Amino acid sequence: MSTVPTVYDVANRSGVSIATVSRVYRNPDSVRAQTRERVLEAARELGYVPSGNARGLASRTTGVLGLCFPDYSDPDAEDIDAEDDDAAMLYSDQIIRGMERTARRHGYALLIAASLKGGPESLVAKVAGRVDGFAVMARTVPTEELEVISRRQPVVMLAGPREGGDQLDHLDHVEVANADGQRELTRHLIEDHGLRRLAYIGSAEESPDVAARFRGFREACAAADVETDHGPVLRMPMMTQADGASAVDVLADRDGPLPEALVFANDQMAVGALHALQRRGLRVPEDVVVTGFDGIPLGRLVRPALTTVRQPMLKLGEQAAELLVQRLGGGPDREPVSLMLPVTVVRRASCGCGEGEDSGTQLA
Amino acid sequence: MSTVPTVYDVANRSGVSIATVSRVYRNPDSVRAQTRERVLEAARELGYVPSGNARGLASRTTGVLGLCFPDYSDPDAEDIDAEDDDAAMLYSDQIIRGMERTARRHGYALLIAASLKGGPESLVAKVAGRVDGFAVMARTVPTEELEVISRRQPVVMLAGPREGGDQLDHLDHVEVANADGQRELTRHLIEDHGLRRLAYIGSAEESPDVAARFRGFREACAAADVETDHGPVLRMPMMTQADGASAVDVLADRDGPLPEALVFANDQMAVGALHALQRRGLRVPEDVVVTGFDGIPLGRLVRPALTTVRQPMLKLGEQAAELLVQRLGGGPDREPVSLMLPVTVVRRASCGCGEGEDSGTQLA
DNA sequence: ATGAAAGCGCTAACAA
DNA sequence: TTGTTAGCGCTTTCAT
Repeated sequence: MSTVPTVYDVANRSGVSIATVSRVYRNPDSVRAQTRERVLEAARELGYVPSGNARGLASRTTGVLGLCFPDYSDPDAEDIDAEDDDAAMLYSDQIIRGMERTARRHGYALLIAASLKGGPESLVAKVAGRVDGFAVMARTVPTEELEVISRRQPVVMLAGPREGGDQLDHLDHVEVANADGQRELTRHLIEDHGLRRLAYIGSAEESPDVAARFRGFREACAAADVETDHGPVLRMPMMTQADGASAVDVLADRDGPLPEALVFANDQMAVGALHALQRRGLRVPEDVVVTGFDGIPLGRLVRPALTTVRQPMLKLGEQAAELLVQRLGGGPDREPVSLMLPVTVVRRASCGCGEGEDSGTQLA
Repeated sequence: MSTVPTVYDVANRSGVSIATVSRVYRNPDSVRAQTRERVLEAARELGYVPSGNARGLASRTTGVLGLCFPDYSDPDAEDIDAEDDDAAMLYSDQIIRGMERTARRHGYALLIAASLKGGPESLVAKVAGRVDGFAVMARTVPTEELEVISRRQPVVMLAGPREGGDQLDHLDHVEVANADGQRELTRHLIEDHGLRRLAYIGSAEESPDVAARFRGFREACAAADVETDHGPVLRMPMMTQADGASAVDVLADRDGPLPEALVFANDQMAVGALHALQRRGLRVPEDVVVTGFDGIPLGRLVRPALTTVRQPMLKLGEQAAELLVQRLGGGPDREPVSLMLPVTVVRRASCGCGEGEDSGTQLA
């Protein structure tokens, strides 16, 4: 760990100029084979490794794509995967995988960073300064900051609807058909299962995704002349499993009968609800139907298996990388792109559908 | 995307020196509040974002940890997750997650890069130049290259046994109790299920991990006076699901009865074998017992559920990050650390154990 | 509290 | 083919 060798050291040791050393790494064919060997030999002896920072500074490119996501720490999730790694695969993991894979195919590495919740220094800035372009999961980063950065380098926004007519209009953007999915799932509950007293549990004000889902829910209800409130019946702040369980408690302990169906804005809450209902001796789906949204692996493992809407998170990541690469390579000043990825309604036991294989319907 | 603002632009616009601009970002308290506001204001107007590269160059640190892994493309895996994202979570994903989480806690971001199989430019070099330290999954990188780089910055080797007495002895190193796990699983088959004709399917020469597993297998056999060959009965090159299916074909089509148990060196092959056996009308575990190794999620979803040895991949990633952080912060020239993480034998239906909940035994 | 100036290690013209 | 020479944008003493 003594002193770190640089181009100069290698140049000296091999009797060439630093330019030649540089060439050996960037464009080997532009150097005579014999010279090249001498240089590489010297580099090996010295333990030379080119500094990515210096390279990036000088060439103004990094070969790295970035991904920022929120500090996704559902305490429940922590518990789960302590003993059971696999069930806990979250959104972010799938997105990471999709993005990494695609980035790799294009020769990029991937830098991932989650906002530390106490973190003073702006996350994005840290990432932005080290990559050629990056994706941001919606609401991870203050809009204003994004606006500033996106003047500088390609940014694609993930999974949140484009913020209405805002200043962020010039960003590329990939989202998921939240409303369509929730609408179709709700239609299924109403038409195919004949349910009419549905309760929606979410937290719309915090997330545009959840807002879109609730919109889908209302549309389906309206189409079937089913009454709904203006907003979700219950708003749980974090949408964790614990929140899902609380929702059951609140609903069960108040006057009147339980709704026929609990329509949750995500799977985490739905799973929590399943547990809570079981503890109360209520059967799903006989006594009450439960549905989620997301398609997390856990949803298939719980009993009864959870009916839900599966989001194509892997594709989300892939598309994000693809868009960034396009911007970087081809048209920096092409029109901003906005993609809406289709989701799939997955019917499982918790809505009263058979035990058999999952049955799915894909929706544009 | 016109011109990118720098410290100089911000300095001009706010009427201070570049040093002050720098201070505002690095150490806000060392600047008078009023000045600081002026600078931030100017930065905002200009759309200034500090260049990570320049910063890294000047300060010689990046705040980024790296992870290199092989181009893990099991064609089967691709197929699976096309329709079924969740089952396909691989090793690498878990390691990434563990590492990211721990890195984050220590204020680091994570740079991940998989070797593109045709890739000319050395993967490590690319990563090494951009991070403060990194982890490498065993056999991803030529030993010699690692040796060179590890003189320069902390490197931890993952999941492959330390290459015997080599030049890599000064690297930190985290591995998994492969031999212990396979030994215990094998003992279980022999003692608890009374099996004596066991066939091991792996590919030991390619991977030290598999070698260690086979060693565990032999030890358990020897301890019970069960005969074994010197090497695995079959060596499948890629250890994919297809390979697992082929293994069944080979074993079933040759003379003599099928072994009582097929002990695979990984889950992928075991799952492939399950399918192949089913196609042939053979029942598991009645006609033949099948076991895997790894603990991938898919193993729990197949029928019969797969008995296996679960590796703590998440912890592997966490430990890797932890070791790197320690080296970076504390003792750069402490003795090299070598950790062996415990594994868990997971008994499920494919070995004849009950259908109930998974039963596990953790082994140091 | 702020400024001046010297690098950090590399790439990219432009020469030779 | 190879060498010279400027920077790239920031951090960091050392002054002031």
